[in-house]
Amino acid sequence: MRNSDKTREKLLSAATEVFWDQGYSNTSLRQIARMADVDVALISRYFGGKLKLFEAALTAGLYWPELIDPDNDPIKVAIAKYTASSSEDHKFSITRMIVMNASDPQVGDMVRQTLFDTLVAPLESRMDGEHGAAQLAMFFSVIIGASVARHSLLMPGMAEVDADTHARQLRYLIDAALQFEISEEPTVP
Amino acid sequence: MRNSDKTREKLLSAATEVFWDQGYSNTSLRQIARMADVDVALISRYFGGKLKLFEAALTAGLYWPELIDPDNDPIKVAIAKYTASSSEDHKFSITRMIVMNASDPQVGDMVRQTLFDTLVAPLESRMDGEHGAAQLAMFFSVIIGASVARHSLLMPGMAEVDADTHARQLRYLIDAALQFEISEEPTVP
DNA sequence: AATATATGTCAATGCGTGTTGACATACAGG
DNA sequence: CCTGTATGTCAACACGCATTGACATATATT
Repeated sequence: MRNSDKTREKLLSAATEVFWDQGYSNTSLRQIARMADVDVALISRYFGGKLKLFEAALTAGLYWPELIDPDNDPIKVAIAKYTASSSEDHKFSITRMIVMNASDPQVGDMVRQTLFDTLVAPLESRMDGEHGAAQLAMFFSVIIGASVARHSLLMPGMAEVDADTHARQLRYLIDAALQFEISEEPTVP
Repeated sequence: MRNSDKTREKLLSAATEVFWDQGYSNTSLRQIARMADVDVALISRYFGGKLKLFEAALTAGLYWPELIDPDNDPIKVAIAKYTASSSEDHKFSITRMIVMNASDPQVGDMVRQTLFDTLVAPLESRMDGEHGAAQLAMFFSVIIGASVARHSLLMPGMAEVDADTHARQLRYLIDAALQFEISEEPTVP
């Protein structure tokens, strides 16, 4: 049975899994095709090239409707997303996606732009107070840093601890970030 | 005039600059050779291959004797290093080196190992208290996150501010990280 | 059943890469 | 000056990659 929609789906599914795991430049179309059990040539035919396929896989993994739902606290949703992806073997982690594609300018820009549109901007509109932007930036920086330190660098004191302990560390830093207020120049006595 | 030491130096210098800026996989030997105004073949001859050259460039940029000096507060040195590399157009930043090579397993491991040996281990031996390891890990995670958020993601609230403001943000998070203590399970009322 | 279109298969092409070996040339020691 | 070694130059190789076009076969339409 021949079904183009099905093969499109198989390709996108395999691409999503492997792009989110290995990044753009470290995955070949042949690998994706092998995974999906589909001929390589069909990728270019159906998606129009590697970059287009990546774009599709990127947005496919970034569909987070909970974040937009006005009934939810977006910060809590973001934290929940992080801890979930963290326990699931670090799959579908947006921080991983960022880091793994930071070296490629074209792809990196695409990831950053998508992240900004789907995550930063919605959150930004909900922050209030004079230092809202800074607090949000520090919130993100804390999450990214924790992700890299725990999963990439395997920092002792953060990598080997269980998920609950790590969540407590993260929560601590996030609370600090969200309470940030610009301090004046330190007063010299 | 022919001088092998000089060409070695030129190659290592160019390699250091470009590897620390672009990462391993995004740099070609031909680019380095062009920069150093040296034939490509000499790289393999003098350094034994791309990976060996990268290793040399890595350690060349990671020579930080101030960190070992027992008269200095290592945390302060690390902060100074970060802010210095941050203002100098983000050159020779170890956090950038980590992020830019995270996608390549082999190179990533090398970077992580080198970072651990030259930075984490010396600092770890100086941390005291029950939560020293966790505090150190959180210290690193804060620095890495801030670097990525400011220089890669260009997060509003962190990217456009001047160096002093950013230093204050960083300092705030670092202080929080270093004051971390494991909190017990939240008491349910 | 005959034809047209959609889908899949295969091989080839061009590109960039790191690495190697043969050759040329400059320099040093006799 | 002559010779041997160090250094530099050049071309070629083998590899993996994304992409393309020609062809084959299944499905749909008439």
